[in-house]
Amino acid sequence: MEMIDYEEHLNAEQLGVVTSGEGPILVIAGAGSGKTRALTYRVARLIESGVNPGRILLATFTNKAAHSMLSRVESLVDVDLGGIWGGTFHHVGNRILRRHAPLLGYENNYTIIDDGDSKQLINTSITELGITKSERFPKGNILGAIISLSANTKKSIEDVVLQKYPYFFTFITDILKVALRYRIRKKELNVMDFDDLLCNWEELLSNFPDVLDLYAERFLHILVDEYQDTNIIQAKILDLLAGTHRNLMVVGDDSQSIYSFRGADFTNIIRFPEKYPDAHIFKLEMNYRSTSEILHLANMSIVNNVKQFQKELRAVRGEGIRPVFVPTRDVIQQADFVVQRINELIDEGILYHEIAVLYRAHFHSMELQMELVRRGIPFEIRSGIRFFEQAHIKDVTAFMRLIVNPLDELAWKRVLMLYHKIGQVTAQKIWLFISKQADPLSTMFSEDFINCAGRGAVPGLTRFRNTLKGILDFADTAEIIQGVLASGYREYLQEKYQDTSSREEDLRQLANFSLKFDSLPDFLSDLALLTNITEETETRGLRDREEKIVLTTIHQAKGLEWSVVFMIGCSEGKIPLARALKEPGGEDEERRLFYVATTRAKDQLYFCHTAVDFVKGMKRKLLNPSRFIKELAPSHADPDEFPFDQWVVDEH
DNA sequence: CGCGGAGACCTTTTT
DNA sequence: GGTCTCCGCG
Repeated sequence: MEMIDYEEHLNAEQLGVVTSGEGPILVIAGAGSGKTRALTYRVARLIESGVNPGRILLATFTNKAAHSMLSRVESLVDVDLGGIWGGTFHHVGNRILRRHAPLLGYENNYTIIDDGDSKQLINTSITELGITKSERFPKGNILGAIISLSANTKKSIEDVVLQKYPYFFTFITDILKVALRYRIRKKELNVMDFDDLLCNWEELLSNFPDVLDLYAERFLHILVDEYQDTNIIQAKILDLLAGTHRNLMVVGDDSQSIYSFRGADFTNIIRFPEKYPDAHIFKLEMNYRSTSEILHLANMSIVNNVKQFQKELRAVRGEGIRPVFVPTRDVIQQADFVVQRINELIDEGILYHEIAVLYRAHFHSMELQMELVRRGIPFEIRSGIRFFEQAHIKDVTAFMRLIVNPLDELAWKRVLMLYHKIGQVTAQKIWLFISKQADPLSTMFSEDFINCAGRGAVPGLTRFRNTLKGILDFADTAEIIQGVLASGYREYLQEKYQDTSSREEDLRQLANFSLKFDSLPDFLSDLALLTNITEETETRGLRDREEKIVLTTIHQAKGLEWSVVFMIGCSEGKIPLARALKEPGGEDEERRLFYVATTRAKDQLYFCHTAVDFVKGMKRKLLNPSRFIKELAPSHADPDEFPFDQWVVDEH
């Protein structure tokens, strides 16, 4: 193996991180400081020094991040990393649970359900419990949020309701009943939701010492990126796994903690030194990404948050142009400005992929999307509905789910209701029949099955059986998709949707994507954990990255950078988002979001504000510029002192 | 009992 | 724009 010349690639600070020996390591790193780079090189270094890749665990926030880090390592040390465990906590948890699920009362072939399924399961639990619907009892999605937050924070349901939804506290006994019922139902159906992948994983390690020993011994080195966005369960899992050898390295930036709504707790990173007093602590404060003007603004903004590690980012790069504040009349004019400015930048020689537009919430970008289409600017949206959550993808994968896990009631019902004359009631009847069978898939072919729900359902069930017959022999996902399409689903799509061809194209992509997997269960669980397919494929083929600008939420922009960043919707109510301010600590978290957005830009940064907001039809609402802009520009100060310039938009 | 149409309502962020 | 609910028809 050829040794890496670290000094050629890393600065002194990073080099310290990479070469510090064993034991706990904490890296507090500002934005653009090359923390991921340091982490990547550390993995390479470990392998270079003889550590078997199979004994390394690399936990990241997205799977994509793990992939790109590992392919970088592979190119550095030229070693096959097939054995390494890298991915999100959810992926790793799933991988481990697959092998030990029976200890927790599950089968190994459990399916992973998304929020939609979980909401549905909660709603049916409410009905089954006979809870009165006339009252203002919380709906499935709210209950889902409560249950999920309780799982991720280890707080009781009561506490979560009291703190976040006090007005629902009168229903607390019923809420507890639903939560319990939901848990039981998941086991009955042999399904786990996203939270279970963490909670059950922790339960496995805590309650089964043999299993803990197995993995504590296996993972000799554990490295974690974006540690500020871990929750209490993830931290516990790490503590358990690293308990004996303590080779735990965590990297993060408390100023970039933006996932507390989902249970992330940045006290994990703040308290790491208390928990691991022998930890090597590194602070990376040099910033290699942005101009000093952009960095200056980011620093000025984040000091308004009191609770944080003190750090000040220093720019390595020279001066550039000041960030620009762009007040516009409304979203239409804002879209107009962005498009016009993009065109100018392109004329100046900037490439599309060096430009990004960031926003707080998906719907803030609607008008811009339309304008971009109209003006023929190529763009890619990294937000909105996830690939897997689209109806046609869920329909087709439901067929696969019931083959893998015949207890999967949700999948059965979804598939059955695709057929004519089979709705909720009939599907329930059929499910009652199916669930009593020892081997549901083979009793499909009996006459009893065809007649199990009365006359009306016979044609539908016959067609369903034919489809199933066609696909049961296939282990191959692509063939199953073809089989489903060929046996009537294509016609169903044509009948139901306008955009049939793009949906079929999605299914083709799905088939193509499935080729990477050895087995159906692997494919299904990966799909459930995946945000979107194009994102994954792009990591592999960076060479032919298409030329387009990126539209993304700030959350999804985490860890990324662009030469030019437009941040649209910099108005009170949009950022900080009115709803988010109601949460305790809401303003600080919103300010961290603003900070994350700001530090994505390398050279140019535009904050766009809309003075008028359209709400529901004709009503108009006046908006002020975001407080995060205003606090940088006190009224008594000289405009030359502002960390930004103001743009005057042409009226026409 | 299924289903299509109409209308109301709301839309934070995600593994 | 999507989802949920309600209503009336077959």
